[in-house]
Amino acid sequence: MKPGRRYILHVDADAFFASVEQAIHPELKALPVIVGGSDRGVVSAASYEARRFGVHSAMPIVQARKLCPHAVFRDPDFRVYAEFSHRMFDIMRKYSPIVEVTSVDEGYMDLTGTLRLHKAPPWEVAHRILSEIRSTLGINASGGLAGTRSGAKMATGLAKPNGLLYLEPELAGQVLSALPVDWIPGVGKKALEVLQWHRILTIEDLTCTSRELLRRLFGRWSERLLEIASGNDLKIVRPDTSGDRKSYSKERTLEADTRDLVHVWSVTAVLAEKLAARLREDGKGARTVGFKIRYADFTETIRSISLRAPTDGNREVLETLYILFNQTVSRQKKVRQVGVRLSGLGAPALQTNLFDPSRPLYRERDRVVDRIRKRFGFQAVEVASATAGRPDATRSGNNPGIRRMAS
DNA sequence: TCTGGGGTCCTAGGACCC
DNA sequence: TCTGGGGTCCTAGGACCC
Repeated sequence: MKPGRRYILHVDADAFFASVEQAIHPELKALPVIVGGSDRGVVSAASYEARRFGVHSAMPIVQARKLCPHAVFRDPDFRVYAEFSHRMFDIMRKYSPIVEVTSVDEGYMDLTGTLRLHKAPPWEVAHRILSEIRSTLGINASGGLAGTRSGAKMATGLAKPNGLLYLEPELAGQVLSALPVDWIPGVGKKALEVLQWHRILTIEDLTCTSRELLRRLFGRWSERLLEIASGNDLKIVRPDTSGDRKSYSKERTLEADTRDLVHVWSVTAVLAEKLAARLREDGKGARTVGFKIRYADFTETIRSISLRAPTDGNREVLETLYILFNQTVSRQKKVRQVGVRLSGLGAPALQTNLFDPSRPLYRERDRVVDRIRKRFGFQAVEVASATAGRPDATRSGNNPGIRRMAS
């Protein structure tokens, strides 16, 4: 251990959802397990036993069934996964206060200066953390330890599955330079295409490419790209950024493509009511309501309207959504998927309209409905507004009484 | 093969204000 | 009458991540 050196550990659970299923259903251990929703969806996670058959996440379920028909297919249970996730990060926080959660199954922690606390060097501490996750949760996690965030993350990729890799700064450059460019976090399908077209295939190729060319190809992002490629990533680990979320969203793929807009609206309205309930539960309001529609041909449109003040009321959200719905939906094409997004989060306005004293009553009604649904399930109450405001072909969506930003 | 659901961040143009 | 530049907000679209 050298003074002044940073030690960043990236921890990533292996095949997280599938591993949790195997942990809570021991009879699934050593079996191919595939987690994913309906037959119109994709694979959310595949156990390593299933991956041997070529199954991987984001693959259509239909295809996974063909490749591995004897696999155990399970619907995802996100509440259980969230519970395991919390327990994993709680273990990490026992070893360092600087833990950053970047997704349900992975995060970073800063182990610089933990020597005195743990009487052990960082790689030893990293090893203990992974062991504790394994023994207490019954799932495997992999780790990468390096002097930078991106180095740590790429090291995890090399360590998987169920491994730990320490990239010493002196060797990091050598090890990483041979990796393909799409190992760099942020380089996806599109950026990869561009890079490959210019014969920039490895991280080393990237460091040999002129700044000007990269700037032309990727604009401001090129600086970040070069920092990561050359090992000069100075981004630090910031604890607890998960608290300040920016939006809530829900999407649903219909069971079959349809032109039945009454049905499409009722699905949309249910998503909106569930989201608004989450706002109320978290004591938040949203100022921007967004609507997304995807057609059978996979074209999609996303539209949004910002209100004057953040709201958490079903009625206001539904009324705004209703405008968007009527402005957006094409009657020429079959609908495949709809989505709702609430953003521009802030404290909910207590009363948005001084001239409409009935508003507080709606807020009270929303809360009563929330309580009933929490106890008896969502279906227990059908809110009139979800079904009353139906799409109307003869109107352009100018619902009277709707307040919106002057435009 | 036939493509989910939850998010974040970035860009760019137009409106509007100073 | 013709003209500037900067800042901020809104909206749409797209890339990316797990």
